[in-house]
Amino acid sequence: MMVEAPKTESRKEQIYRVAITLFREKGYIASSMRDLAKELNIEAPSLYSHIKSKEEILQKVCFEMAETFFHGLNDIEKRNFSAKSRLEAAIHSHINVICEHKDAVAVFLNEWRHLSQPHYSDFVQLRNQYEEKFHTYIKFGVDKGEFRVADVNFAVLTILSSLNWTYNWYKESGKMKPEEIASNLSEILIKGIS
Amino acid sequence: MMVEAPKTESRKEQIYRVAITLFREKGYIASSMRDLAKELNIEAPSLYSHIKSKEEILQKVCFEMAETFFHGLNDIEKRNFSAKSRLEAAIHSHINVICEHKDAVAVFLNEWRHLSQPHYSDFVQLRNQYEEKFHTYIKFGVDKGEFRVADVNFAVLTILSSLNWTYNWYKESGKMKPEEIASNLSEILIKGIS
DNA sequence: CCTACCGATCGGTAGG
DNA sequence: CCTACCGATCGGTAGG
Repeated sequence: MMVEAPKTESRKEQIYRVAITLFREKGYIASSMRDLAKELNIEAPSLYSHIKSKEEILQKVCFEMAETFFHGLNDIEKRNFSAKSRLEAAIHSHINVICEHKDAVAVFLNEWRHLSQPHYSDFVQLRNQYEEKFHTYIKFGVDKGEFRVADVNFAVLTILSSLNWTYNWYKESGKMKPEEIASNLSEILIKGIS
Repeated sequence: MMVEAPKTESRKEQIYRVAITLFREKGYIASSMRDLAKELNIEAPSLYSHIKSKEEILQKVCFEMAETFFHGLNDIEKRNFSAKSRLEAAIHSHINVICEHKDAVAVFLNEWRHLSQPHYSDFVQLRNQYEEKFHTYIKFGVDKGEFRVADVNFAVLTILSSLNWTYNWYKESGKMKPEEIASNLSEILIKGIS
């Protein structure tokens, strides 16, 4: 597994970083604490002097990523954009978060269902709130006459699903940078391919 | 778990049907053969007189769904459509498969990575071939001047990701039928939301 | 279709 | 950070 190691990194941070790459590759359930320990060249029980449980790692990833996605939208809502510019800015923010945290986003998107209660319900609520933000952006444009959609909810799901797929193929080393990805997505979703 | 049972159904078919709903709800790895047996009111070892292994179920689901998706495109390629009509027909076919096989599609989309070799590689190959079909539809439209896209591959990924998300929220009992879903998706992807 | 059971592996603790 | 170990659970087999 290829994981670059920052210079000053606590053992705890190292555990989280390696766990994220492991969960992304094998899935949360299929990743064992012994797998994780092996990657770190320690024994499994030693992990527990740094973390409380396997699920604690998943919780941290899911909720920190949720916060990061929300944070990206903060500035946008303060400004007086056109509906189109506002949506474009939101798309750029969303894509930047995905590209900067590829593996964590993969875990965030695919493994949240393994959270136990009440974390599961808390997470679903956050996710719905994030979708609602995009809902208001689209609704704003529809009310202003900038957008035309058959169903606002439907448009939101279509937009977010195509944005979220980016984590699957984005490569830091690839020729397409986050800016260009976001621009291309905005173009297709706003103007269409025709 | 709510699963309607067809009148004439072999034990084997029943096992597959219930397994699909189980894998969809809990994930393949987190679903145990004891869970599956319990749903069927038998003991776990009894399953093995009908199936060879847990993975055999996953393999059947993944490859049969792949075949179903391909089959839907067969008619389309024989006709002399405009690029736009051809893409619309492909979208309708894809959405129909998703809506008719919701749970199996969920397993197909999310659990294929747990296939062992050589099935894993075979599956990835099929998936790439299916993407290539959409690639030719888009390329056809670009060459004819019907479509304008910055990057054909990129457009294909955007389209398929938004189509595939449908399995997550579609309900047979909902007001939006497959036909309407496909039409709305076509509209957004071809004309955009503006 | 069952009971009885296999070796392997799981997340995690005790105690140092 | 380790060794030693826990009870629970895993997919699957033997034998009927």
